[in-house]
Amino acid sequence: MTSLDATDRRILTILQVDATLTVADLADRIGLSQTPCWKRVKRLQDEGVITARVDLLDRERLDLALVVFVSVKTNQHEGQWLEAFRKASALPEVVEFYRMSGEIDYLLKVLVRDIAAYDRFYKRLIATAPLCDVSSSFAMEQIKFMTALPIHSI
Amino acid sequence: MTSLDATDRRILTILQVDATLTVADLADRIGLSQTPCWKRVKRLQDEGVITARVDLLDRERLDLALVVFVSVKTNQHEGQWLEAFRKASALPEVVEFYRMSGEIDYLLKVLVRDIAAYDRFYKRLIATAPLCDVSSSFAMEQIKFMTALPIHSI
DNA sequence: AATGAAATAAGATGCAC
DNA sequence: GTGCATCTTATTTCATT
Repeated sequence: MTSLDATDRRILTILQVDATLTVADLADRIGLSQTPCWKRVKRLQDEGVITARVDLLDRERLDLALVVFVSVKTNQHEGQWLEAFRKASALPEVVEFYRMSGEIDYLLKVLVRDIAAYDRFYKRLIATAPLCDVSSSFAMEQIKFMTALPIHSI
Repeated sequence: MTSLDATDRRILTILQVDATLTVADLADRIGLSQTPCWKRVKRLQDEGVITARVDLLDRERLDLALVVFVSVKTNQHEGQWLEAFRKASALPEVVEFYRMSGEIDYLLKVLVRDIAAYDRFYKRLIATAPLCDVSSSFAMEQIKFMTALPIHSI
């Protein structure tokens, strides 16, 4: 668990946007030669700073035009209810799932093809556990979306 | 713009979780030989179904423990206001930004180190344009997070 | 469209310094 | 950290089904 220096951060900043770069190109960009650059990447992977290398897909091309944020309130905070509701995270349409502070108890980000698909999802969702209040907000337009984390350069 | 067959979907399902697989391994998994498998991956990249290959990083290790969802309401729907507010998407802490239907006009997902960092962000946010109502919801626990899209197997 | 083999180019990985 | 050797994989080609 070494701490990350400025060079590590520069490597990460690049790789979280484009992981197709060769080690040689990456090394060039950060002003290192191949070997130390490669060793750093390897270390960042081994230490779990880099958790995965994945392909990102075009949502529209995969027939998932609709992004829905589902706010859930409950009045049942017993362990058993929670255990049941957590199973909602297994629903494939749920891509993000948070327990929240404040008014809303849980927030889900859901990807579906269209309203009809959302309705089918909704029925499965409310079947997982008794929910007090469920509110669905539909995205009309995605203005920004990035998987890259905002790395501060210290 | 060919449509995606079942094999394409199987390839995508795998690659959006692990893009480190060699073509040979990928081909094995889907029961193809290297050449046609490689050609499919290439086509999916060229056609823009695969939009990028990126590294995913550990949020905690990068000192971004706090996930905040910011709901924004406005009473100003003129083009000029909108243009100004859209500039908020340039703030690095904003990783997702949606125009919504219903009660909330805009929803932002924001990643910051802690409450103090969020407060600094918040001041910059409200400086971009006159906002009618801004409500911040903090995530206490991330129960699920995946960049992989829920691909339906038809 | 896919297969198998095979050749070449490119890149990753490891070693000597 | 650098430079180089080696090994692995990607990429292309081709004959075949």
